[in-house]
Amino acid sequence: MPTFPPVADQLAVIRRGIEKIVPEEELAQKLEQSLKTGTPLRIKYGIDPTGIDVHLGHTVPLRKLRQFQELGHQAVLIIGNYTALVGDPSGRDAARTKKLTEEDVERNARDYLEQVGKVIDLSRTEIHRNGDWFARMTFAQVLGLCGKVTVAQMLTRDDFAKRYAANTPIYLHECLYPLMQGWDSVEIKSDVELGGTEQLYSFMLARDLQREQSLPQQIGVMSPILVGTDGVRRMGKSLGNYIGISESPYDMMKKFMQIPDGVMRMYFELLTNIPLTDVEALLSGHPKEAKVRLAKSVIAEYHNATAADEAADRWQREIGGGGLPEEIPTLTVKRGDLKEGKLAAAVLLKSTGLCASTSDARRLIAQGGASTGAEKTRMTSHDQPIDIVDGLLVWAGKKKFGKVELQD
RNA sequence: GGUGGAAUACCCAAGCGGUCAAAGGGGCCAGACUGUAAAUCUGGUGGCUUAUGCCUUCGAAGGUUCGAAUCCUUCUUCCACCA
Repeated sequence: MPTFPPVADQLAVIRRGIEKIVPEEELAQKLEQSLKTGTPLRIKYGIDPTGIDVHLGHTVPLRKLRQFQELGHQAVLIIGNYTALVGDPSGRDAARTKKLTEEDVERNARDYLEQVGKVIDLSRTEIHRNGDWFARMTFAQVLGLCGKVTVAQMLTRDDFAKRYAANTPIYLHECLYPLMQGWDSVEIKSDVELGGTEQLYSFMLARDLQREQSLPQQIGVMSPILVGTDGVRRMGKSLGNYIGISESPYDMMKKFMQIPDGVMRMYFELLTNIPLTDVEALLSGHPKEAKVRLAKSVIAEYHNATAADEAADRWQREIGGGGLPEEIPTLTVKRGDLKEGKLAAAVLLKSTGLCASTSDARRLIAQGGASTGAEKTRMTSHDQPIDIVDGLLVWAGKKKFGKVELQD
């Protein structure tokens, strides 16, 4: 018979970084019950295999799932291969237009599992595809399911209400989405479902369906939305403000060091296991040190502690300390383009691709952003002749640079 | 179906016959400052291999004019009101 930590200890772990638990009081009861009977709780987390490059935003509920695993509970992952055909309407102001084929979905699912294996222990995770039950449903059963919800209830959802008011289309199949998600909970008999706060409606619907089937009702454990590296909008690939869990330690390091100070508390809370009292201590110290600690902790989780230390050291050396980077992109220059071994400054920047156009290069030079050599000698005018030799460093601003390689 | 309105650079948005490569804001880029964070300040944000010069841009195509983002015609798309 499995053993579990005391309920109070479990609650402390579970509550960390969680915005809302509904209904709050039932969670302790469930935990008591599980402790008493030695039965693990079934913790559900569902995803749509829509081709996700997993980033830190996605890891927030996933980390919670792992914490449940570590407490001894049963993780149940639902691959929404059927719901993916619908598209989650949550938080959207328009229906999805792209339709996925079943092959897409299957490939995405495999790809996704490979990535989440870095966060949760897949060997101790039940994995279901909701097509397993939806594909077998008859139309009569679907109708029965539809009979559980009224249009008025559906319209209490914020996203649908907004669309309805704005006269933008709401398709019938989108209305089915939360029902399907809720039915998943019935099928796998979940005790707890994890997700973002925007899932509240679906989570509650799942409870209704479970009660209908005389099953124990699940509890929704909802995480806040992780803000992106810009510190403003939610982390998302299309917004370009994300840190992917498959990125190299150094790339992650660079991104972490550029986040606004204000988001550190949230990142510490949601992305690390560092005790919150320690977090407060770190935040009251030098922000840069706190940021390094944060970055190392997260990088170590997806790579390892040594790699994290190396990335931090390298960052300090190359960027924090202003040293030369170890990886320098190559800039190709054709020997035939040279005039007496020289090239006009603007031409050099344009032809090496450091600047998008000659005009762009001229602007950069005029503003003192272009320089050459390890000591960064500024280019003074766009037609200044530059001696071109193999290995010459060329800078276009602080972040863009390269090393010349002469070619015949 | 009817009547009005709108389409401007990455986004929002001025301009309504010449001084418009096109105000302002956001975003982005660069410089200063700094912890390559934020904030702040400054400059920039069509293109052209050498530029107080040339070329292309204001939904699309034509037209009027010495001259059009600005006026006219047609077309396309979006919005509002009416039925």
